[in-house]
Amino acid sequence: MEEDLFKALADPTRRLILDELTERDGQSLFEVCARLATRHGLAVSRQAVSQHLAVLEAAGLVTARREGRYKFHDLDTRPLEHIVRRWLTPAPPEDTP
Amino acid sequence: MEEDLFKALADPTRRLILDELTERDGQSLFEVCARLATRHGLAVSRQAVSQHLAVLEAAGLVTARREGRYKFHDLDTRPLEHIVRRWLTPAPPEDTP
DNA sequence: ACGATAGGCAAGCCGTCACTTGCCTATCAA
DNA sequence: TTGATAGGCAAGTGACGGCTTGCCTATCGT
Repeated sequence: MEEDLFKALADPTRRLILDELTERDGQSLFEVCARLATRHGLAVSRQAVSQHLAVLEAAGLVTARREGRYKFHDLDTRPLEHIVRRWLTPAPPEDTP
Repeated sequence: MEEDLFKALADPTRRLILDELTERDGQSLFEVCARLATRHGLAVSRQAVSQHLAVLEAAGLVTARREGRYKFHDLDTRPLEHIVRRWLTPAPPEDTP
């Protein structure tokens, strides 16, 4: 699980998606696509973004809720706090698989 | 540069190295190897650890100083604070002062 | 019912990454 | 000086990750 977190953060496009969700929660897949294109000049396909969102979801950084034919994505920054506790505070290290 | 930071954190062995340096700063390459083996049961070759340390150094997470034939590695967690400020600081409304 | 919209699934391609292998330099101890 | 120690460099390999391609299901508007 913690492994998924760092893998998720390793891709620059995924980090931009986190930025977009930080600014506006509850975006759909196409909204994320559009904002990546217009605000960052990224030509990312729908499938690519879909897979990125799946990775972010597996990492616990994004929660998704279905409403009709739409799927809205919300940001959850709580997993990031694990990073802080691991190295930024005088705390015992955690284990990674 | 920020790209290097996330790449460096993406590998579990490198995160363990950070853990070891958190516990004891100024370790040499062979010391890191030994501690990874004895404390985490990892059979990592010297060259592998050497490359990991180079990646951590490129990310700014580790600074190295040469003394004779030894090279000691020190941890620098400051780049990590940069990560946290990106998504964690515009935090959800919390009443705790 | 029909077409359009929103999204999912799976195979394949290609680049990157972690690791090995082999050989090299530099420092210290005898 | 010789041998042992500490580390570096570079090419090659295997696996994984990001992206595409093609086709699929589900929901909504008309």
